Amino acid sequence: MDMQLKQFTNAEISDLLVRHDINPTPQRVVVTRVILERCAHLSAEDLFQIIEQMPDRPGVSLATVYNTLGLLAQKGVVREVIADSSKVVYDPNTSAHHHVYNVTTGELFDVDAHLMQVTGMPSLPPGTSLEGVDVIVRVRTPS
Amino acid sequence: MDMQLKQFTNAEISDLLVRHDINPTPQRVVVTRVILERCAHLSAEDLFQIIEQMPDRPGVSLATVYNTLGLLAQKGVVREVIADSSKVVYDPNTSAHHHVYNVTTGELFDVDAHLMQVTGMPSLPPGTSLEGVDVIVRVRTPS
DNA sequence: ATGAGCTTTATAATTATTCTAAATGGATAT
DNA sequence: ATATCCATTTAGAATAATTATAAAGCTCAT
Repeated sequence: MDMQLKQFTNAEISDLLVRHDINPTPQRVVVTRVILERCAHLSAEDLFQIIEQMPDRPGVSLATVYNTLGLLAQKGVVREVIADSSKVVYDPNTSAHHHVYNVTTGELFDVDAHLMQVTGMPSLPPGTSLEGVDVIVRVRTPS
Repeated sequence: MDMQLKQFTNAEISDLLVRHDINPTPQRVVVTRVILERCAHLSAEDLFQIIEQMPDRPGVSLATVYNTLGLLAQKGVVREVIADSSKVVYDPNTSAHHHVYNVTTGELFDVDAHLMQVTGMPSLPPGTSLEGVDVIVRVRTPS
């Protein structure tokens, strides 16, 4: 009952990596293939476990899965999504506002919600209630 | 050169906690006082270290700082901000889109960026370039 | 004083991730 | 073939933030 929406040949994946300026090693090909074929939000650990059970895989270590995903994200093949977090700060400002976060320096600034707004809120999944809406504008200080 | 915008008495903090339905123990009062007076984005560890150096503090353990901040956030005294993250998933969908995250179940859904948009982007801090804009609608499945 | 119940504490455990240093592998020069 | 180079991969250690646990401490009504 696998929901595999799409299948790719190794050659297709290889081409994709090359087009994104990535050396297509066997490990990178299999990681990329799996995340594209599964077409789901997967963590490094998820991917590692899926790949472990594949019959015809190259040896792929967890470290390589992390490295590869980081590389794929950096090159724009996939997107990194910060969902849950185990790194949290607390903000005494409880009024509605959003944040600008400098990923280089770690600085965090508030932006009033009346300046920056979210339009077109989707209807919530059935049986759920709204917990909050977070907007984070991530910026970088180029080296 | 401390930027203390505001000072509170213990009685004021105590009242605030009671109004938010929190039993105002000495530890909770000092944690709350510090985060409100500093008026900055602080992590549990930040607060713990600040409190450690105060002369007239009650004993406050790191675990209590965590517990207290969690409680304050839950009761709406402060707000939890997910900035950096060490829990990441990868999304093969690189088109512009946002997310609905169910904090109870961990489920994550895409929302097309043409459905939900962010208006009024602030001008970026000088010397920074845009890395991305994340919108996460957090929902909960009530127990 | 005693017991109930909440709170705090020290410490261990967990979890996700990153680091490190050695091993591997494939391409190229000899 | 052989040596060499360099990127990549690897196992395992290290780190960092947080959460869990179980014992000890307070407080307050009896």
